[in-house]
Order: sequence, then structure tokens, then C-alpha cells
Amino acid sequence: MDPSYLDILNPEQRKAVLHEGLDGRDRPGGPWKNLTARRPLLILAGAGSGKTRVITTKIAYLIRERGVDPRSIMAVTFTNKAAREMAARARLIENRASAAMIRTFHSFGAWFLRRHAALAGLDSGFVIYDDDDMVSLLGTVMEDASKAELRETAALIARAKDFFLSPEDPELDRISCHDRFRKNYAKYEEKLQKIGNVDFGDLIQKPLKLLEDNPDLARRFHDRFTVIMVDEYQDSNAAQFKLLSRMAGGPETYLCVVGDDDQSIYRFRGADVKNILRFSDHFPGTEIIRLERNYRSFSQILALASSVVDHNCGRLGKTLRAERGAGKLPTLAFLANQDEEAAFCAELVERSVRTGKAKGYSDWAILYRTNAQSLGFETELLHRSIPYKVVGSLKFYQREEIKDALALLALLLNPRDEVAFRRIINKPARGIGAVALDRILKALYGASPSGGGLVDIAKELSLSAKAAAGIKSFAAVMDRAAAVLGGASPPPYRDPPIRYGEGLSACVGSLIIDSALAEYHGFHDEINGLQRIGNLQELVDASSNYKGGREGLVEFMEHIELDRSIDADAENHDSVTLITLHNTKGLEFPRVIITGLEQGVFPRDDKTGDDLEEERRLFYVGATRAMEELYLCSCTFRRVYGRTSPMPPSLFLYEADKTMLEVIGQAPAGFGKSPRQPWRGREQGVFAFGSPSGGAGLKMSSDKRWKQGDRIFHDDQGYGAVIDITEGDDGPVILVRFDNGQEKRFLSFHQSGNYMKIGAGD
DNA sequence: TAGTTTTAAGTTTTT
DNA sequence: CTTAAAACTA
Repeated sequence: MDPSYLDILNPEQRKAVLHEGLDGRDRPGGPWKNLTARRPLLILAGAGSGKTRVITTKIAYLIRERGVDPRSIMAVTFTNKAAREMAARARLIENRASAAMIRTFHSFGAWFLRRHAALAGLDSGFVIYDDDDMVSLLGTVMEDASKAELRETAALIARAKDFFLSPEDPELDRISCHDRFRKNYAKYEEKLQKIGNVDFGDLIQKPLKLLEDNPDLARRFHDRFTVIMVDEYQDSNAAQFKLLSRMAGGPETYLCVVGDDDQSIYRFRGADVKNILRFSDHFPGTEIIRLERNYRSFSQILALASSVVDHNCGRLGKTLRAERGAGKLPTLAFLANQDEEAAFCAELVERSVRTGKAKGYSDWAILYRTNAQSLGFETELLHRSIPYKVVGSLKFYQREEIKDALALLALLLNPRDEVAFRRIINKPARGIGAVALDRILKALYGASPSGGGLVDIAKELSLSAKAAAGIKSFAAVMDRAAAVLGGASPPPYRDPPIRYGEGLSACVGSLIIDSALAEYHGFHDEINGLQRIGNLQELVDASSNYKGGREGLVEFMEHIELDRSIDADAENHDSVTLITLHNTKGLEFPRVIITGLEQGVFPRDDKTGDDLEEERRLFYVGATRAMEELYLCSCTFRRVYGRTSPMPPSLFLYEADKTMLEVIGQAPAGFGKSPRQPWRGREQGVFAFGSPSGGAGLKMSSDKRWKQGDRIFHDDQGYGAVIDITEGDDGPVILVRFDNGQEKRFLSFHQSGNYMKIGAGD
């Protein structure tokens, strides 16, 4: 093959591809192996500067020109979509790239953990718990907690794991300084370990621990993976950084990361921009290459996007040059309400396709802040028969019937899965109530922990006749399913409610029927006119793409757990893309509409400080997806909770460079002038620190704890200072002396950024 | 006690 | 307008 794939690169891109970290000794032709330490490479790549092209080309180049074994190359990203695209594009240049390890961080973690499961005290068929499963499990250790409380604790545990903090870690106070949280976290961990499953955080944590505790394993790892690349590095969190450092710690490992600090949008799940800002401090000798030529967007789109993100403080700052012409001025449309907004979008799409200005529906993407907003657009597009696809809506796997079916499968893989067992053991009713369930679980976690599964344990107990019969029939169901998984043919059914075919679907389909789940949900369908059987059928159909047997089932489950998007065959269909702003990262579209640019929606009202900066970056990410045309929509009224209320335009619209916008529709009075904070929180009882203490690096720890003398602001009382802190049942209670002389106590329960919401104390 | 009806509460963003 | 918790009925 000719090296023309290198010719299309610009000088900086080419430099990044050819870089080998050998101080001028980058000699194509020489051997890649047998070398001492290589300098790491940090590629600071602005939006649309071709960073995916650089990474994929580099992978291909290493394999083809430098004789690197594809199996020794690892490339990780943070989203499934990005991983898929990277793998596809690398393979397009060099077919052997398909043997490279191109995955998301979490998917790699799962792969690694399954291969060394025994070392981590796990079975290789472990199930990955999602957020809902975490909440369910927490519910079993926090007896009288409300759902909201459980959700909050689950989120905190996930955050703790993002920072690689164990329940014992003194630094855990950074997440929450409640002693109760520490205890619940510890109990949760203990139970998860006993069950033998993992959560998302464990997919990073546990591989890291394995590498730390097993020098032998680490050595073998370093022998295998000599090239490690990370895309979207600005979205890595502390745990991922630690894992990466460990993985790249081999004597020969070459590390190359790519990212853009302006596109860091995952702070809420622990991502830390500092990882990229301080990369060269952690990896001495790092070489930095900047990609600052934007090939994607017309310059006026870029100018608009930049004018907003320029309002951020903590950034490296870069000069992104547009290589394309000026193009059409971005349009800002003020619409009456969200129905008008949907109609406006549909109209734009329809007209452009009809007049031939757009190549097709797939030219278009409609972007929104929250998944809930997709509904209005779906309705409108459906009504007008405009084809569309919704990216990343996870509704399907949230459905009751689907979760039930997955619980059955999870139990098949891990018979000790308490969460799954609880979910389906009495569904449909098998006479196993709270009493029986309690006894079974006591036996599982009892003094002499048995190695058997929950069903086996239950069979040994002397339960009530009704419960014993229920267990017996359920055990038979699971045994038959295990046999089918092992290759036996499923029991015969006449007129089955679910059809199943080859591969894994024989097991999945027959289990759903055999367990009477199909019958159960079919009944509900008839009563309530639902589509549950149809959904179950869809799940069974999806499973037919996997080979039968335990391996296939593990693969199927893992795919569902790690990648809940369902865009498999919609790829080549010509349709409009409906997508959240977060999900657009790494994608591009000729025509983009950013919707819901209203204060309270985007950005949300409670965003301040660093969180507000993140929303601004989110706007930047969304706007820079557009190649040719960009539209912004803002509604003057919006229905929220069923009630219609007036919406002020988004702060970002005030910040945007108006010379880069063509405004259409009725702009609210006052728009265009300098804003007098129309977006200020109307909420009562909102606190703000007068001056956030501590430098940026210590922000988290200093924010999470009250100190005497902290200045605060209260909507009713004005400015004041914390004069005393006591530990209450529900967390710290602060005594505040306001400047007006009043003293009041407050119970703090939630805090984010520089603001603190408080509930009235005694 | 299980399943259904009534009433109250409450929207991020993803692996 | 949807979803979770409380109240209610069979």
C-alpha cells in the first residue's frame, strides 16, 4: 500500500503521527523494540482539528511502517461511540488494526478483570451492576432509607470510586464528611464482594489494585502492551489517571494522550481537567504538540462558539484557526414555546431536504441538554414522517420487563446475585414473601458462608410448604435454563408468546417463557394495553446475535451493561439525529440545532462557578459539532411539570458575540443589552461563599467542610459568617452570625460549587 | 399481603 | 406531565 494516508496530514498532525519519543532518533525503518524509556506525547487538539484522524493514523502507521504488533497497542476512550468509531477508522486504514485493543476505559477494565478474575476474588462470569442495581443493593444495607437517600448515597459511592477512595480512606471526607456515609459505603462494599459482582467504579479500581498488588501480573502486562493511547483525555478521573500511570509504567511503554481542556464535560462524574493540564508534571519529558487548525466548521460558527467559552477562567487558551471559509452566519431563533421549537426544527429539516440544500436527513442533528427533551421532537418528527433516531436513550433497559429478564440471566451467571434474586424470585408470585426471603439471605450471609447459590441454599432450608414448592419450581426453571445454555434443546412449547431462534436466543427466549415472565407480562399487556411482550421479544432478538453458552451470555450481558445505546442497525439509515449535548462529543454534523437555550434549562439554574464553566464548555462542544450551519433555539415559555412558565434567555446567549448571530423571532425585552443578571437564582435560602477559600487544587476538600469564619450570603439575611460548627444527626450544623446582628443555625444537606442550599435548622 | 388507586413530589449529563 | 411513596381495597 502507498503511504498516501500520511500525505493528507498537515505538518503538526504528521509530527504527532511520526513521534516516537526518542529525541530525534525517530527513524522509520529502525526497530521499534529493544529501547529504553520513550518520551510521552501530549496532543492538545482543538475541536475539529482531526485528532481522531491522528490517533487512527498513528495506530495504522505503527503497525504498517514500524512493525509494531497490533496486539501490543491499546487505545482507550471514554464513550462507546468514540471507541467504535476509532476502531472502524483505524481498520479502514490498516486492516490489522482490528487486533489492537480499542475500547472504552470501562470495557477494558471488564476485559482485564475477567481474565484475572480469580486474583481479584471473583468468578469470570461476574455481573456489572448499573446505578439502579447499586441503589437496590444499598437498600438492603440501609434499611429505612428513602429512595432519594439511597440514590444520593449511591451517587456518592460512585464518586468516591472515581477518586479511588476506599471506605477507610481519610480523604473520603472530600466526598462526604458524614460518618454514616462511611459506614454505609463499607457495608455496601462488603456485600458486593460477598455477592461477587462489581459496579462501574470497580471496573477501574480493581484492575488498578491487581496491577499494584501483583508485580508479576504487572510485568506481563507491560510486556504485552507497549503502546498506550488515550483519547478525550480531559475526561479522565483520578482513578483512571492512576490506572493509566500504572499501565504505562513499563520500561518500554510509549504513552500518547490526546485531549482538549475546552471540551471537558464530565466533571460531575469525577473527571478532572487537571489531569490534562498537569500531564507533563506527572510524566516528565513529555512532548507537546498542538493541533490548532480546524477543518470542520465555517469560521463564523467557530467564532460564535469561542466567544462563549472565552468567558471561562481556568483554561489553557488556544488559538483555533478556521481553515474553511466564513460560511453562513449562525441563526438564533426565539420561539414562543417548545412546541414551536419542535415545529421550527422540523421545518428547517424538511425544507433543506426538499430544496436539496441538505444531502439528506442525516445532515441534521438536534441537540438538547436532557434526555427528557427528546420527546417533543420525537412527536413532531413522527407526525411529519421525518425519519429520526434517538442516540443513547437508555429507556429500553430501564423497563420493568427488560430488567426482570436481565435479572434472570444475571442469576444464571452469578447464582449469588442478591439484587437479581430479590427482583424475580417472587415474580410471578411463587409464595416467597419477606419472611422466606429473609431466611434465605440470612443463610447466604450467615456464620458459615456457603459457596452455593441462593436457589441451592433455599432448597436446603425448611421453609413453609408454599415457599418450598415455589423454590422447587424456580430451581427447576433455572436448571433447565442452565442446560439450554450448555447446549440442550429448550423444552417444547405450543404457541409460545416469545419466538426464539439460534445462538443465545434459545436460552434467553426459553428462560423468559419457562419462568412465566412472558405470561406475567403478557397479562399486563392485555390489561393495560402495553408492549411488554414486544419489548421482551426485542431483547430475545438482540441476543440471537451472540453465540450460545456461558461465554456468549457473559458477552451479551456485558454489552448491555456497558453500552446501553441501541443504534446498531440505524447507522446507515438516512435520519435526523436526536442527541444530548454530552453524547455529541467526537461527532460532527453538517447542520446542527442546539435547542432549549434558556436559563434554567441550559445552563441549569443551580450551576455556578466551576459547574457553570462546564456548562459553557458543553455549549462549546455542541456548537463546534456543526460543519456548515448552526442554529440556536430559545423558547420564551416552556412547560415544566405540566405548567407553563416564562423562560429568560440563556446566559450563553448574552455572552455570545452578537455580530456572529442572526436573530429571528421575537427577542424578549432587554435582550441584546448588557444583562443585569436576569438568571439569578430565585430560590430562597441559597447560600454563597463570599470568597471561596483554597486554591483550585484544594477546592474540593475545602468546599466540602465548613470552617469558622467562612463568609456566606443568604437571600433573606444578607451577608454573614460561620461562627460555630457542631455535628448533628444529619451532618454538620452551622451557626451563622449575619452582619445585621442576627444569629441562626442551619443544617447543611447539599452543597455544590460555591453555593449551598440549606434547610432551616432548629 | 399483594395489587391497585390516590396523592405528593420532582427532572441533569454517562460508564 | 411522569414517577415514587402512601393509602386503600379485595
